[in-house]
Amino acid sequence: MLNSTFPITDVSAADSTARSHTHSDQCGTSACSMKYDTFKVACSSCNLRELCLPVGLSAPQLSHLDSLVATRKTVKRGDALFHTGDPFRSVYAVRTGFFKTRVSSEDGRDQVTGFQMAGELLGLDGISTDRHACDAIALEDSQVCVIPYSQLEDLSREFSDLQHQFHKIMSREIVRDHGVMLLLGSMRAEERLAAFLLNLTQRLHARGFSASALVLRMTREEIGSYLGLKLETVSRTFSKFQEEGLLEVKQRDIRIMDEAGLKALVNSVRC
Amino acid sequence: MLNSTFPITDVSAADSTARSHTHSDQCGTSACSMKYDTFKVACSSCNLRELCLPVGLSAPQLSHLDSLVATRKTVKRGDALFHTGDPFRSVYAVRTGFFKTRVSSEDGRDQVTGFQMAGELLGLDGISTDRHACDAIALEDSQVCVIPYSQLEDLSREFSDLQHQFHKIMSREIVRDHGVMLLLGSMRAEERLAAFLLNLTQRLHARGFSASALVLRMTREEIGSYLGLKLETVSRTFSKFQEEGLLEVKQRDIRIMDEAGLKALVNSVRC
DNA sequence: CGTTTGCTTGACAGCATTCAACGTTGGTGG
DNA sequence: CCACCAACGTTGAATGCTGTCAAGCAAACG
Repeated sequence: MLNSTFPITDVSAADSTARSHTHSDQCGTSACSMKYDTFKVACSSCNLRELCLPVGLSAPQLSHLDSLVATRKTVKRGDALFHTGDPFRSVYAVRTGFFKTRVSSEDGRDQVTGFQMAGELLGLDGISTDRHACDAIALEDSQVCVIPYSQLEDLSREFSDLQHQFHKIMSREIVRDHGVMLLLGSMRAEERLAAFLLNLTQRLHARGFSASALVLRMTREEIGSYLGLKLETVSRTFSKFQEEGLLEVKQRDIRIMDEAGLKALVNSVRC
Repeated sequence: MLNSTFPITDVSAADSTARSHTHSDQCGTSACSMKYDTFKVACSSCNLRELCLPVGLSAPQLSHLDSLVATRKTVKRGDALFHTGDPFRSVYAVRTGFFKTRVSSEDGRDQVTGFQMAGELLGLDGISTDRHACDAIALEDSQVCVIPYSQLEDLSREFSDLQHQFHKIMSREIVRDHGVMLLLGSMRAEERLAAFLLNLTQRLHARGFSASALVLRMTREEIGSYLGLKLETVSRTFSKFQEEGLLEVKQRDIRIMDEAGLKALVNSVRC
C-alpha cells in the first residue's frame, strides 16, 4: 500500500534556510570577477545536504563529494537545463529554484513528468541511452549543482554509502513514477488535484516552508499536463475547492484551509 | 522526443529460445531430489544474457556474476514473487514466464504499473525504503533468478561495467515510466491500446517471437488497469480494431493485420 | 457437466474536454 | 505614470469519450 496514494519525497530532516539567495550573497571576496559557475558551495556545508545526494554520508566521504560537485550552473526562468536528445554527462541537484521535466511524443503532445525543487536530482533519465530523454525547464531563476556522472560512478565504487544513496534516489524516482501512474490511471480530477497539492506542501514543508500556504510556480496548463487534465479542468477544480472551503485560491497563491478534507478526498473510493 | 510514444525495452539482440520450460526439463541427473531452487543456470550460459543484467560484461566479469546469481525461484501462476511491504533483499530477473507489478492505494484501488517478461528485472522499487513498494504477481508459471541486492552492490563496486549496466536498467525503468505517464495523461483509449500492443510485440520480437502474433498473458481487466481504462473499454477497443481490420482477436490470441495502421493511430494527434 | 471466471455487447449517464468569451496580472514602452 | 499587450486564469454551454450497469456468451477448471 502506498502511504499517501501519491509519490512522496521521503525526507526525514527539514531545513529552514533553503530559500533562494542570489549568488551575490556569497560574493564578498576579490574573486568576484570570476564566473559564478565556479563558486563552490561544498556539499559538506550546504543546507540541503539532508535532502540531497549527501544524505547519510560521513564527513570524509562528504569531502570527496565536494571535489566532485565542482561547478554550479544558473538557469533562467523559462530556459532549459537540458533537452531531449542532448548528450548525457551529468546529473544535477537543484540548489535553488524550481523545475519541470517533460516528455514529448512525435505528434507534439507533451506530458509534464515531474516538478523538482531544492535538493532533488535531475537527469537520471539520461543514463539509459547516454542522451537525455526529457526536457528540464526552469520555472523560476534557478541554480543547480553539476554532478559529472562518470565521476559519480567512480566515487560510488569507492564509497558504498554513496553508491547506496544514489541507488535509493533512483529507486525512489521509480516508486514516485508508479504513484503518478496510479493517479493518472484511476483518480478523478478532484482527487488528482488534492493529491498534487498535498504532495507539494509536504515537500515544501520538509524544506522549511509552511505546510498550509504555497505559491505555485507553474501554470494551470502545466499542472494539468502533469495530472492528465486540461487547464480549464484544473481551474474549475480549484474554484470548486474554494467554494467548498478546502482552499483559498488567489491565482497562484494557495492557502489550504482544510487539509483533512483534502486528504479525505484522496483516500475515498467513491465520495 | 520519444521514438515510439511508448516505453521500449531497448534491446539489440534477439534470442529464439526463451520460451517457457518446466524446470523438470533440466532435471535429468541424480540431483533430482535436490530443491530445484539450487539448480544453477549460469548467466554466462543463459540464453537471456543479451537481454538481461549481463549485457556487455566480459567473460571474467560474467563468471563473478554467476557466483552471485546462485538461486532461482519458481512462482506459480497467480502467486506473488513479493508483496508491498515485504523486506527488500533481492532483485529478480525473469527467466521464464510473465509477471505484472501493481501498486495499491489505501482505498483499495490498484494500478498495474508494468508487465515483465524474460530478461527483465523486478524489485528495483524496493531499494528506496528497503521494503518492496509494489506487488509482483506471476501471470503464468514462471521462474526468476534471485540476485541478492547487497552482493550486487558489492560486485558493482568492483566492476564498473556491471555498475553501469545496472544504472542503465534503473534509468530505463524511469524512462519507461515517463512514457507510460505520457500515455495515461494524454492518449485516448484507441491510442493507448495500440501503443500497448506495439510495445508488447516489439519486446516479444526481441525475444525471438513473432512480431505479428501474440498470446496475451493478462486479462482485459489487467490491461485496462495498466492503460487507465475499464475492461469494457479495452474489450470494445479490441472489437473496434478488429472491425477496422487492424487486428484479428480471438480472446487472448491476437494477430496484427495492419501494423502500420496501429502505428498511425499512436502517432496522430487527432485522427 | 456444471460452475467460475473472463469476454463481449448494449443502453445510458457522467465527467472531463472543447470552444468561446471575458477577466486579471505583469511587463513594456510611450 | 499610465496605456497597452501578451500571457494566464476563470467561467459557461455543449459535446463526446469513457464509465457504469446489465445481460448474455465463451472458455477454463475441477
